[in-house]
Amino acid sequence: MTLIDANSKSSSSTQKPKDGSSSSSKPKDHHSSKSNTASKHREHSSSSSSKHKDGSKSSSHKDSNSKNKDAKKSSSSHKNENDRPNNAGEVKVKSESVSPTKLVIKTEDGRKSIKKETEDSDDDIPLAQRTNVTVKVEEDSDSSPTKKRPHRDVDSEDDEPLFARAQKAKKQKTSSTTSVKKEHSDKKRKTGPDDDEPLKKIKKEVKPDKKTAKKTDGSPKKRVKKEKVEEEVWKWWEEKPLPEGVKWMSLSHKGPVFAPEYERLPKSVKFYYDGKHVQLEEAAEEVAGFYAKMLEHDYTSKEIFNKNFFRDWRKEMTHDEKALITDLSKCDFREIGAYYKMKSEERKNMTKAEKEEIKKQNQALTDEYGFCIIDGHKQKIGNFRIEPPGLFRGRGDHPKQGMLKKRIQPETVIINCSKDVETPKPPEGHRWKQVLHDNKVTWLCSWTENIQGAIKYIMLNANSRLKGEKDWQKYEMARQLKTVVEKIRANYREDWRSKEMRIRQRAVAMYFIDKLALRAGNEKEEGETADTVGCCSLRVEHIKLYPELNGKEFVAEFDFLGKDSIRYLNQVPVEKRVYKNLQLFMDNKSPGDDVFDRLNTSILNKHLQELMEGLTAKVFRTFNASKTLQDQLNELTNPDDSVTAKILSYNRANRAVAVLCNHQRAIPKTFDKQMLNMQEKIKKKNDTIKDAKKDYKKLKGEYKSSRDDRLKSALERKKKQLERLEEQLMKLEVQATDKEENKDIALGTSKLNYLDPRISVAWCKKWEVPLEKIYNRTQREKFQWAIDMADETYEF
DNA sequence: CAAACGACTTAGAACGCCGCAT
DNA sequence: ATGCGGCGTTCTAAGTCGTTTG
Repeated sequence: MTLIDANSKSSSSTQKPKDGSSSSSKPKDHHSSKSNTASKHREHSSSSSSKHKDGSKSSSHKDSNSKNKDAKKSSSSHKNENDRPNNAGEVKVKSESVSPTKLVIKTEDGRKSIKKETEDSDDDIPLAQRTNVTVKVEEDSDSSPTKKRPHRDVDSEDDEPLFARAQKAKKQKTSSTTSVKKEHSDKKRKTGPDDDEPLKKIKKEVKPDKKTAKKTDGSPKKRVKKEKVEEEVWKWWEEKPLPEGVKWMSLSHKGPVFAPEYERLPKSVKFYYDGKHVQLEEAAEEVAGFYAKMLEHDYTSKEIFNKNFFRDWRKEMTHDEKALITDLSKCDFREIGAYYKMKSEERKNMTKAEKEEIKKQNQALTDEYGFCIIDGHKQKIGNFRIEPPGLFRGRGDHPKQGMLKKRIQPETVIINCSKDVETPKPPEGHRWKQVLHDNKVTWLCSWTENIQGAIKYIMLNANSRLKGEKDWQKYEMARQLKTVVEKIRANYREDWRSKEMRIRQRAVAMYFIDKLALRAGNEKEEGETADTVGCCSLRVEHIKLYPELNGKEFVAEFDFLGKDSIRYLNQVPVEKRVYKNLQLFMDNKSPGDDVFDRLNTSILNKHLQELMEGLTAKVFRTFNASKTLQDQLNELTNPDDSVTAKILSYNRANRAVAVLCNHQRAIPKTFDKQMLNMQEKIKKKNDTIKDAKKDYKKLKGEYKSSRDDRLKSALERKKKQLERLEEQLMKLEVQATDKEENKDIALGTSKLNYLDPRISVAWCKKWEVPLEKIYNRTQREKFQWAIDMADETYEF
């Protein structure tokens, strides 16, 4: 009755096998020939990783790091006038409306921010605050005397939005180019104000209650719901920025929600060891349960997983248990596994009412713990539940997979909130590890996880100001790169010929990061994580050089595991200089050696920083992704197309980006079947159309001879029907194409993290495609700032 | 300096729900 | 009513990058 069967599940690993039969529209430049195969990767390398980071790299310069750190952070350009909310130049009353709060300042930073505050000097209420007064003001307008430097109270600060202000700050530090830009924005500010209807509000979309929408006879209850409607949205993007480094002025929340306590198994559910029933004590039983729940998962067929699990499980056992249970393969978890399966079935089969009840309770929990009040605004928290205990599911060949992820106790949780606010209460009989009032960070709670010793956080949802502002800033940085990228390219091309090895390596790495959108590639601690690499950490074994391949000269083939152990496989024709350099870098090295032995991400980013303030490796990914989308949209969108066809074009453009960034997904298991089904449907539709056509002709003939009015209307109806059918057919065909092209590519990640949403918003407006076809509700919430500020003329 | 730490973004998988075809 | 596929949501691992520490 052994359970542990190391062979039962064959293969299947994290990375998606993939066949490169690539799809249509690819961006010309990138990835002309990417194709992934299902072969086992990385069988080599195991022993060879003798990293030779030789001493030479240490000698490199480090000169300029003590630069103007002040300037660097928040600054970002804002040259495009269209996208900037225009709310300046109005007379404003000093705001009392936003909660005056206490600022907790670490001394030197505090000086910094205060200084900044006093530099600026018009004294304005941000538009958004006024428009929003209704929402929060009353409860927050406490005029309580503030003890410590509440920034809202500080006179000064103009109300330029984030980027304009950053620009200004930059300008004050001079540099002619920026001052030009500044004039720009000033002009805009002076000319613009009247056309900006100041009280315009964004209505929050109310969660569409599908049932209500459909059923005409909505129950009274539902109607009430429907009428409630329209909350206002905080237009934080029109607000003045906080002092540099300050993330909030006031923050209050209820703390995290802990995982439910463990419930013992019923006595009837038994665990067997070596065929004999063994009653486990609570601790060991719980951990056994974690494993039992995963019996059908691939993980349990992996040796490392089992080894790690068993080691950690034994740590939870009593003395006796430990003495008895010494061999995992003699453990029989099946009853436990079946029990949990049954439980989840039970949950699925609950009645409507029961489900409703659970939902209600869940909602109540979310209402209470799912939000915080930050600077007077209620904002959603992203993850307010503390991660429950379980077995660690590392990806790829993770050396720690299967280890026990321990239950988090309040005693290990740090709370962060403002001082003047009620501290969240720890669960009965417990206390927090610490309560912090650090407004230089964005997190509400944190704890240290036991597998890697990493810190985990509770932070805000993507639609929050804190996240949105950063996101906006990210895209502005990418746009700024756009303005200098040609210079940078010329620069690194020049450096390919440098006498210094480290410069040449840096230049080649930059070329890859730029052309292939590779990640930076930090070093990782060996044995702590799966063996994956990025640009700077590429090893000789990851690159193959072909003087000629498939009719192309100087081809470099990349084959490595990147983030999440997703395989990157690409054959790229590269410039001769790059090729020669690569040969040189790889010469006389073993497979496990670093290609770029004189380079790491820190050196690289320092260099990038010198080329453009704020530039880092990842900016190239954002830039190239957004640029690709913009270019592809321009190229693929056909003005005469129907909305459906336009959306297909959009998806193709999106797909080009996903390919560039190597965003993969597992091909759905039932993909082939589904595809067949679709073909079937299309065939049927075609048949119906044929029939309809026949009918139509017949009718036409009859009408011509008889001139009967009744026939005439029948004829018209037939015609309409035919048109409908053809449209349906087209839709089906579009769907099928889309599906096929999309089978192994994940669009979501790029859409969410790499594509400047203003591009999509502008595109939708320009071509009158409903935005809902591109962004679902959550995405629209996340990109509210972009939706509000971009018009159809926006260009990345 | 380099290693460790901390905070934050990016990532695919898992989960859960809902509507549709059968 | 049932099962299934698609989709949105949640989850948390795995990156990046700056700062701190030794």
